[in-house]
Amino acid sequence: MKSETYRNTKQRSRILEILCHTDSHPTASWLYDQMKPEFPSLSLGTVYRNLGILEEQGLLKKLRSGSTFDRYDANTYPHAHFCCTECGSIYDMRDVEIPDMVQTVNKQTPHNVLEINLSYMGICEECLKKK
Amino acid sequence: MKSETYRNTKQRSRILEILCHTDSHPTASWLYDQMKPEFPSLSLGTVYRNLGILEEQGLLKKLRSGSTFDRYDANTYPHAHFCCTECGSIYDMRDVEIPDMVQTVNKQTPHNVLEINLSYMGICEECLKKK
DNA sequence: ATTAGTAATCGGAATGATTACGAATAAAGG
DNA sequence: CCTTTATTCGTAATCATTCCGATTACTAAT
Repeated sequence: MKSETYRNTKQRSRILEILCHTDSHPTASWLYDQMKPEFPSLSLGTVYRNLGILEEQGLLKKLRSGSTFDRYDANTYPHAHFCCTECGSIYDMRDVEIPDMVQTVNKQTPHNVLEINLSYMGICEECLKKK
Repeated sequence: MKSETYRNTKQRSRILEILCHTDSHPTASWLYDQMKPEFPSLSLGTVYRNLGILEEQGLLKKLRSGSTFDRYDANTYPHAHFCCTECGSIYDMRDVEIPDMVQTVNKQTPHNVLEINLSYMGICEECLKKK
C-alpha cells in the first residue's frame, strides 16, 4: 500500500533538517509552528504524513512514552530517554547500551525482540531547582 | 483538586478485581465490555475515571507504550514488558531488576529518576509460529 | 435506622491528537 | 515541455479520552 518512490519536497526535507538540529524531541504541532512562517500554506496533515514517511525511511523514531501526544527523534541510534513528569521535557541518555540488551534479552525469551524502549521517568534538573 | 476520601463502589472494585485476575493488560473498552453484562447501565467514562482513581491510589499502572491507546496493569511491582508489534499483545517480563536500575541511573544523572519504563518491542511467540 | 453531605454514576457532549479525503499542485523522468 | 503521479492543502472524520450536569448511592453522624 505504501509507495515505492519518494519525491523530495521542501516541506519534508525541512522537517528532517529541523529535527536533526534539535535535541528537544519535538511534537508535530511544534514543527508546524516552526515551519509556518516559511511555508504559510503549510497543513498540519502534511507534517504528520511526512513524519510517517521519514519514519518509514528509518530517518527518525516516533516516541510515544510519556505524554498523550507523540514526539519525534532524528537520533536513530538506540538510546534511552529521560522524561520529566513535571514539565514534559525529554532528554537523551547514553548510559545503557541498548543493542547489547537486545541480544541478552533474546536469549531469555521465546519472542523475537527487535528493539527496546527504555525511558526513565522522574523530575528533571530544571524542575528540581524550582522546589 | 483531587478528593481526599474515596468511597467503595461496586464498579470500581470489580474493575480492580478483573485486572488482578488477568495478565493481559486490558484496555478501558475491554474492561467496559467485560463488565457491561453485570452492570447494564455502565458508562465508559466510569471505567476511565475509576482507572484514574485506582492509579492515584497506587493500585495499578497505566501502560502507554506500544499502542495508540492505554492499557492497565494491576501488577505494580516494577517489571519490563514485551509488546508484540504484530498482534498488540503485551507480556510481562521479569529478567531485569528495575529497582536496581533506578538506583544505578540516579547516580549517573542530575535528574531525579523515580521509575523506569522498559519495553521490549518485537514479534511474539504466537505470531512467529504463523510465519 | 434516618438523614445530610458529597463522591460517584450515567449519558452524552466536548476535547485533542491523529488520520483520511478529494481536488489542486509540483517533483521527476522522458 | 509533457506526462505521470506523489505530495500538498484544507477540511472533515476518527478515535481514545475527558468533561459536564443531573441523578444516584456511599458513608459517617445524628
